[in-house]
Amino acid sequence: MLTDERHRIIRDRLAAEGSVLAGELATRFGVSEDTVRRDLRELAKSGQCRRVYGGAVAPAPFADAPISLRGGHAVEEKMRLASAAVALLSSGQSLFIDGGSTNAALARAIPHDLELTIATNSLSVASALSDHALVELIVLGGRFVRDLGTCVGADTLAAVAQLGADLFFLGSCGLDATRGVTAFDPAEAEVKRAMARNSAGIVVAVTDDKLATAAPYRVAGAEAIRHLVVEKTAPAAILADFQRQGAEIHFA
Amino acid sequence: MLTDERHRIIRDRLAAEGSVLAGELATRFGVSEDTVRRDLRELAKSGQCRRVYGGAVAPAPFADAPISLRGGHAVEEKMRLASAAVALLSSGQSLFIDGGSTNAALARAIPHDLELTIATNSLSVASALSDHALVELIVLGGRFVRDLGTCVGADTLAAVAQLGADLFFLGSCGLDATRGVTAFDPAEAEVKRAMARNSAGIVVAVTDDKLATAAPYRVAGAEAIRHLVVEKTAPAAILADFQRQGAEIHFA
DNA sequence: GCAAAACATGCAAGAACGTGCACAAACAAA
DNA sequence: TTTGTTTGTGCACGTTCTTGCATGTTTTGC
Repeated sequence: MLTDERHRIIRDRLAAEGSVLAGELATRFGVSEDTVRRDLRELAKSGQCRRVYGGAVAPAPFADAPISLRGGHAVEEKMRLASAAVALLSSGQSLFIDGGSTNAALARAIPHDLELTIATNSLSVASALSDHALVELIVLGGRFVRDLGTCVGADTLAAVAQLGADLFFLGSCGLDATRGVTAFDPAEAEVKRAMARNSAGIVVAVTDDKLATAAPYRVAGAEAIRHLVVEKTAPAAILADFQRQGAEIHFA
Repeated sequence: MLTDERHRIIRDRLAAEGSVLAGELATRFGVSEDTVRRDLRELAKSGQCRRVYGGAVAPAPFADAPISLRGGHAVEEKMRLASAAVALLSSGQSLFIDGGSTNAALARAIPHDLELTIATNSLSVASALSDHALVELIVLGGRFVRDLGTCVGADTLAAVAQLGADLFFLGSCGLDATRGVTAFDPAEAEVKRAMARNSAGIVVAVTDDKLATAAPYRVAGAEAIRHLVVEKTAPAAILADFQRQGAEIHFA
């Protein structure tokens, strides 16, 4: 059996079942477990699987995967959030849209008959907008970070600095009434801050699981949020805190 | 047994089963393994299979699902060109890749185990590379032109100016031995020129229908082409013109 | 904290490989 | 026919790659 053939079968099984066991593959292929471990190590090195004790699992999906769903099963919620957020748009506006699966859903939900100028550092957002004939699309380039699906770094910041927008759709990692909007990555947070600085208003759309949580890097205070789009199941107490600080609440 | 007949059988078996073993073919044909290896080497050189330890497998682009190719009808030809062009790559290189469907096919054909630095202004190329874990991807942002699928303009030019590359995979609109490489859009041509200026070598891969044609805007002279990847059916007379000007010809 | 399983690493045997060379057959020119 | 050339093939050589095993380490479950 060819090494390449083993790799192919492992990939197939990962795609189909999400995980593989080293021992099981060894007997199936008729080779030693050492060989299987070498295979898995190699696949993991090129990002085609993630190594775990006892075998391997499918890699974390990102960017423009089948339906670019990072959160997995929260897809429907995100699409509902996106539909609600789209109601804030009208022709002639200019927007910043950064990364995250909610923003990817938003981009797909934008009607084709709106005339907008949109700047984004997210590949999946840009791809989703590439067939919107009336959208003037500006890609904010830079070093592409695979885990985020966005571009960050000095080049990205410089590009943002040259632009201004009416609304900034901020993909949020954590959202807390006292700590505000927070992100997991420092470079990502820096880009978000730059976009926030150059925008007249900030829109944050989050699923319930991100409410009242915080990540290490601060992006903007809660008082900077103009529109907050949440699920209908969001706790009223938390929403009240944001409302007190000037946010307008929209239910999906 | 005729050499050509062996090649045909190998191709058939590759199409049917996806892989072949050198030893097995040797006994089946009644020839030495050396001869089989020579056959496989030859087929691999023309992109009809991919050589692996122990035998060969069907070429990469055909193995996985071909999804969003805009090119329409010449898809297979472009995939073959891409397979042949990939042979020019080796780990550690840095590349410019611009737009066009051939380059999109190329990006998809790049093996996952190559460690490359790639800068591109094409959305589809960037998307195709977003799951290559070992590729350092730099997105060249700017105003997105829907018809081209690429970013152009001052911002793009500025981003290109900061970079250098070993090879530039130039998506060509027209290719002529006297007029060189030409493009339909002036802004696009300007970006291509900038990439050409900052690259040590230029690679052009074109289908037959673009050979000996020219578009309005000049990108680079024929003498600037280091590698020219063409179909096997390309007219020898035209190729000779390019070869005389220093281009190395590669057949898909 | 302990035993078992899973793991990474080094190593050696063998398989597969590329290359150069010799030989034979096919072919073209003299 | 004879001679020279080309092409395809097999063999010998040294090289590279894969693989299983032995070793010691890390992780897991109890």
